[in-house]
Amino acid sequence: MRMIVARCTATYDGRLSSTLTSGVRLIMVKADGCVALHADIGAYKPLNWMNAPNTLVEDDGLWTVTNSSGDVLTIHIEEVLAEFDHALDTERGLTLDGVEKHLQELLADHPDHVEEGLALVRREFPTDLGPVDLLCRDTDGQAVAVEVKRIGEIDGVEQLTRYLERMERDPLLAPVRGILAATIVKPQARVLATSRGIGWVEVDLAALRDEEDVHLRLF
Amino acid sequence: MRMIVARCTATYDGRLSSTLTSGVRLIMVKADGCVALHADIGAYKPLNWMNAPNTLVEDDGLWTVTNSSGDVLTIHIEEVLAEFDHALDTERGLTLDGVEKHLQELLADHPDHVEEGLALVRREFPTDLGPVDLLCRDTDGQAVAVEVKRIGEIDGVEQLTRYLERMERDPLLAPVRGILAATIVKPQARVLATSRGIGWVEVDLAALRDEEDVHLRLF
DNA sequence: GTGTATATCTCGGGG
DNA sequence: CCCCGAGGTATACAC
Repeated sequence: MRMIVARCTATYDGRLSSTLTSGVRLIMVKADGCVALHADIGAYKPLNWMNAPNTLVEDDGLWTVTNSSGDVLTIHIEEVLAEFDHALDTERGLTLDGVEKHLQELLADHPDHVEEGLALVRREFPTDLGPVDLLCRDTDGQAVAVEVKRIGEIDGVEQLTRYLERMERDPLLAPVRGILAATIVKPQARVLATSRGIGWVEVDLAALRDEEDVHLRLF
Repeated sequence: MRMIVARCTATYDGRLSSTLTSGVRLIMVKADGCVALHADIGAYKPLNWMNAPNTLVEDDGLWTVTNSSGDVLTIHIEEVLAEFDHALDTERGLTLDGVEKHLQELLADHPDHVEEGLALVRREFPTDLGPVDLLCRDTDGQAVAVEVKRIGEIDGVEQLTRYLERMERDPLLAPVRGILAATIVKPQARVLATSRGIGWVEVDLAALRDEEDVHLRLF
């Protein structure tokens, strides 16, 4: 990674246009060829950037970075204050735990944590508005669509509402109940769900994990 | 900004858990106190980060960064390969020329690009759920609410649905038609819009700009 | 502070 | 390749 501390300006023209006034920033050119400009503030988002793959042309302090979509990032380097170069790892080496996918897997294995007696039919059941996380049948054999979220908010209720709207038109499924399952269900989501006849349940993640551990130990 | 090139591992515990295996990365500590770890790949997203404000404790190669929510980022520095410190600008100094706003302006000037004969009543028409981008009347004098998006997706249809629901209650407006106008309307958005009786149209941005240019040249 | 809408969102998965 | 959903999304703005 090349790291250049420089006084510079920049413009971007692509999905939008932006201009960056003169200032001292860190310019990063990584091993994959991507370019990023950082100010001394904000951990996450660069001021300007261009993902790899791209073409970088350096012409006496005027950098032009283009990609295949025709986006152009130009950097005018007025004064280089420092410059370094070090080879870093090009692997992410990052593993995540506790995300929605994991919760969906746990609930697919233990649908009774959503509702007593619930049985899984299939995960990611497709509708033409997108896949339903869990399609189940309850003890009466009625179809139950379960939307899994880490945090249950209004968006989740809206999403489930759309799926139910489509599934109700399928004579093999209708009538379909809906349940929002999340580790936390926000008050507004509870109100909206209830007003639409959609159930909601807060799942105990720790208990689910314990049960999964027991399950794995036994089999 | 402190820039440290180091072989390190890291873990994060907060909204989720993540672990980062040993590798050489750039550790940035910015003037606002935020911390970010970058690999030699990816222009935008850090491997790990902690936004300001936070508390950083350095104890012989073991860094502990905590915030007020109880999130914890720990960095174990195994070997420092290089270290620099430079004062950079702490202002963003970035101005954007946004696409959606621009598109809304163009369509306000040329509502016939949304539908033949459409006439603008007003922009940013207020409802108690937020402003509708364009309120128009069609050739029959019926009210038409236009939601403008760069990319038309399901969210845009939901947004317009909420506005229409409110506007239908206004006897001066009802009945109100809705149209989603975007440079691209995604398949799912088409399905949902159609099923709700909402129109959608893909706008030719280049043609709009040309027409605007001609308009400006003439007047 | 909460809620909402946007973003050059990024990133990964599936068809 | 596009489409779609999730994210420790971040960021700005209104209430």
